[in-house]
Amino acid sequence: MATIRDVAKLAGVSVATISRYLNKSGYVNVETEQKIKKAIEALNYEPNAVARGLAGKKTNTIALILPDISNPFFPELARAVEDVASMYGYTVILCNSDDEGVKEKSYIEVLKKKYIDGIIFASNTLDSADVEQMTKKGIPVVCLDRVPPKQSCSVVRSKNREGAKLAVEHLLSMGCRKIAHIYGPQEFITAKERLAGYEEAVMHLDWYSPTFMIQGDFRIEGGIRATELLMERHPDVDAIFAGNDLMAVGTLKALHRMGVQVPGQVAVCGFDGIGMTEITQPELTTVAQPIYEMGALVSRILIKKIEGTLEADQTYELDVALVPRESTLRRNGHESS
Amino acid sequence: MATIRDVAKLAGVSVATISRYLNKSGYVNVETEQKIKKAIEALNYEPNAVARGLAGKKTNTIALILPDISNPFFPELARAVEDVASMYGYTVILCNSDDEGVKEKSYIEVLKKKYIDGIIFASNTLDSADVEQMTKKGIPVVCLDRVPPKQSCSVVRSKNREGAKLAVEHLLSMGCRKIAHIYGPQEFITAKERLAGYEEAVMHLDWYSPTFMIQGDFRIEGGIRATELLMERHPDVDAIFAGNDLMAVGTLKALHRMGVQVPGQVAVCGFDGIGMTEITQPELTTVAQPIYEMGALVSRILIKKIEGTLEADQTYELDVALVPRESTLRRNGHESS
DNA sequence: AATCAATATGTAACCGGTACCACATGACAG
DNA sequence: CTGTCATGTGGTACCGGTTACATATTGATT
Repeated sequence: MATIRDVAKLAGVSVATISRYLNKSGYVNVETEQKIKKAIEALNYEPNAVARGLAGKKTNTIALILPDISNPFFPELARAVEDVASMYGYTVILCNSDDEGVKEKSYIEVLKKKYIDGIIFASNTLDSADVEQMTKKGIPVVCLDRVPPKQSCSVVRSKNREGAKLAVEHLLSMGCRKIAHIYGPQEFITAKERLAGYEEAVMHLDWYSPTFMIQGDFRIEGGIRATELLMERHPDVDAIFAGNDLMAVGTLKALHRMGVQVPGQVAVCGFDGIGMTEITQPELTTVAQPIYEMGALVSRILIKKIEGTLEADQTYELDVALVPRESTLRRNGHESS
Repeated sequence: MATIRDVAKLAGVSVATISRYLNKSGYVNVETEQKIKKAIEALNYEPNAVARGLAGKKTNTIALILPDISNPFFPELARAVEDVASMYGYTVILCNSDDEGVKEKSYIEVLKKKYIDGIIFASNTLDSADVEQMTKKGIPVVCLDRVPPKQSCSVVRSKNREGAKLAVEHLLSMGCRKIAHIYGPQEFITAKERLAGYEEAVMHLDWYSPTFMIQGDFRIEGGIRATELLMERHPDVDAIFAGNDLMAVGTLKALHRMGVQVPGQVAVCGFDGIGMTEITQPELTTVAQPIYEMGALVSRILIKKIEGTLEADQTYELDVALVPRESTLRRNGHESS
């Protein structure tokens, strides 16, 4: 591989001039420019990114730290992040944290040593002190689904509370009268907010009782178990709103095993809008987050932050949308109202 | 951040000694070692990975080039690759090629400039000349699902042909007598081999006809369309073997829309063993590839190759396993025989 | 006593860029 | 005629490591 000095020699100028030409920093005469162009062509020269990284402390690399890429929520997000990143000339390092603080921290150590330009956190263990420390050390950070922090860190999230209300309203409008909720682990702010939204929407209704709320684990298995427990406790429910799609899939499975008709006897609604919801039988009604958009946005914000064109850190709350499908389609409902 | 020279100064030795100590290359006296340890501790020194990369042309970074991380086959693979990589101290760069040669090539250019240590290809457009060129330039490459090449490149694949036969045999043993096959795009060697395996397994049967083979696109939509066409052409089929799970899901959807019972009237079998197969209704019988193991293996091979401990390039053909589920469960079948 | 290998450490070039600073030239204002 | 500014270019220190080579000490071998 040719180096900048080879090019300089061949073009008959100094390395400084080549560097100026490459980075469009400083003056370069048009004729000189031509000579340089030719030399670069002739030598098939490509600037070395590592050397650039060392000299400039900028590597055009960002990291995406998420709990687990095999969780169906994240591939689409990762895809969006990578699409935007590559559009802006950045490369993406993928890190699976399993939501374990230790792993996160150790990734951060490695990434710092690699002069990573910035980090996207879609993982949940980091607290705001950690984040602040990062930004203080000059590493831009943007977070997903986190509570809006005071300090320097943008956050992208979606309207979980509103989404939950949307779900409840939809179920009510479909004629459901006893709507249960399977909530996710309360360490996750998303789970907390969805639960809050549910409670807010149902607490004034006459049938309301805390026993309609039951804990799940945001996974299929947890959805199954929670549904079993729930149906035992409340054989009278006619709708289940699960805190995420995976648990809703579990609910569907459990109800099917019990011989309960969906949506005939019990309507089911999920949350997230992952692809799986379109392949269940019946297809799953869900409160869809704009997953791709979230990834694209978070990634654009990070890059802006890296390049210093971000005015101020902000929290972006994206709209969610109810996607009505078979699993809540009840003839006795009336979608108006 | 402290540098190696700071440490050297504080420990009262030269940078060379520090470097030797850090890399366990060359001699370092035990007492000196202690002094260095203390100095490193005191300064909270961490070697700079970029500088190391520049000096040693080794970055402890590998790239994973795949068509699309949001295709359900790849997240598990990516997870495995990242798990193994991080276990060995490597970091993974994720690249989505969309199976477009141009994107692949442009990623490769970027990655070379970044002194990436090696590449895993799970994408399909690169031909063996490209691969050879890579290895010639000193970049280790390992491929997934590719035809075994003569030259220096290990390949991990699974027994597609055998898997297809397994599927057909299973369907026959379940009492099916007219088994159709929806095959994937023939640019993909996997699709080709599965088709070949199917043909081999059924061509001697009396009902055999090429009209039982129909093209899909390896996606849900293609599975739906192919199934519609097929059922119109052959209302008499009692089993459909789809070339991958996504198409099988499409088949399930299409049959459900037509009111065809699965497995009662038509049994359905997929290929790949992605998570989705467990959440369809009925659950999908599939020929499962050991996806995680493939990722782990390919990643281990690459790292061995990078570290020079790989004896010779090889092709690894992994076993597939038929996972019988509801979608092929026919009472009139006899799983023995 | 001379020779040699093993141990231990330092010097400095090198990896391939960036960027600060100095310097040169020509035009134009005062 | 001098000062200033825009344009254009080169020299070189620096980023933070690695490593080839030189040098020194020590103990064992012959």
